[in-house]
Amino acid sequence: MEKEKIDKKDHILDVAEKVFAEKGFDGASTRLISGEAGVNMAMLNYYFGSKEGLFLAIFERRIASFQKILLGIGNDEESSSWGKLEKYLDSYVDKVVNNNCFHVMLHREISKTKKTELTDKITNIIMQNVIVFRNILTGGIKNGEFNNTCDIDMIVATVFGTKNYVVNTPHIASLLLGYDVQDMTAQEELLKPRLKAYMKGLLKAYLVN
Amino acid sequence: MEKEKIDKKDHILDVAEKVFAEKGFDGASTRLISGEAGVNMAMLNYYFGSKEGLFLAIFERRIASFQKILLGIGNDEESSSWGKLEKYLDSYVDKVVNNNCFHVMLHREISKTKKTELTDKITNIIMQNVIVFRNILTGGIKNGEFNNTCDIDMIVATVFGTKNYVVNTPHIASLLLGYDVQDMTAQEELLKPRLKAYMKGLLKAYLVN
DNA sequence: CAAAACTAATCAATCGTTTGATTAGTTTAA
DNA sequence: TTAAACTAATCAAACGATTGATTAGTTTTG
Repeated sequence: MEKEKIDKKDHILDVAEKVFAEKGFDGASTRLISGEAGVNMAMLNYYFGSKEGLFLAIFERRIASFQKILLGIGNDEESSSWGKLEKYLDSYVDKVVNNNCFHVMLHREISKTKKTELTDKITNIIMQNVIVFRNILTGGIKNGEFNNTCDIDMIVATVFGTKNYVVNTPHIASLLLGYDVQDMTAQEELLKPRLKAYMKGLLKAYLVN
Repeated sequence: MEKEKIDKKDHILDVAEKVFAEKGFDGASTRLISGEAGVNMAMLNYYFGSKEGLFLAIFERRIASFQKILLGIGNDEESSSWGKLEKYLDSYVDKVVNNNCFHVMLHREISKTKKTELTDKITNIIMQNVIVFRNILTGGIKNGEFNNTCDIDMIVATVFGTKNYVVNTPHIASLLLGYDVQDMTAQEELLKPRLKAYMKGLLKAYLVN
């Protein structure tokens, strides 16, 4: 059936995303991916053409759902700038922690110094996300809610950078925070609320003074 | 000459650091590294034992010089905790921006979610540096300089994470900050002072209140 | 000369990919 | 209806290329 074919491709993408996050592109062999997914090695090439094709397919799938979420956040006219900021942080932390495997992959790719077609694509997608958050900050300065001596662009780097450090360097973050940040229960009960509360406290101290 | 041997090893380390930063550990072949360095392939094993030995030698060289600076800061009994923190931030930003190739390489390896012998070694090395900074913060809380409601461990993540975001995602950071963060002149005249001033302002607002 | 430094050639292992064969299910045709 | 023709999915096996590492032999150095 058509349905089963799509499910199987999706299953391969799920597994491959995890393995790429674990080992990196070159460190993840097609044998390992197909083995983990429980499919014959040749199926990767049959479905995705090549290893790179599989890699790109992971991005296309996530990016498609990624953009839908973004549009809804910035357009909330009723709440204050601080309210918007809290909303943004909440949904951002949730989304990023839930898809941490993909974000590990993504960040490793945009940390490449050389420009490629893929890094350009990713950069554009991320910048859309950045601009939404940045607009909330500039809006807060214009209406007087936020301190106008703040370095807005650096705050963006702090929010995304702090997230990256906690989510993308799991071994260090686990030692630092005192629990396994890769454990799903810990993520839900400890990491998410702590990260949200901390970021709000940090930004409140810096922005509202 | 003994001098030449050391210089040659150092040259290989320089080249390997750059290639590892561009391609990652698995993506950088020993043939490519030796070719770029202009030495026979077997020399890598002759000097460093193995590819992993070469990789670790890069770390040992950078970490060795960095730890000397760190120890001097932590043991400075005369200055206040805030003074120590400012000192740390200044030397940390300088060091990190200057050696950005190394830090890109470091962060890419440590972002691998699966534990390996290599990630364990890197984690231990990084944690030593993390703890020095962390001790400054806990010291400041104990002597009453810093607000005791602060999330110390998250601040560590913020400092290292903000740095990573600015230094390790050059395409995004350049768009965000308005200048090419990979350009050495811009790094010296714009990026470094801005990053230092911002971090101090951010931490002061959060810690001292 | 003896030890250290260096090289070209070669090793087994693993890589991503391709192959020809087989299965199961659907469509066509008489 | 039923047998033949066709298609997509799947498989084990093998491909040539490349990997990190090692060998045996040569050159350099003190």
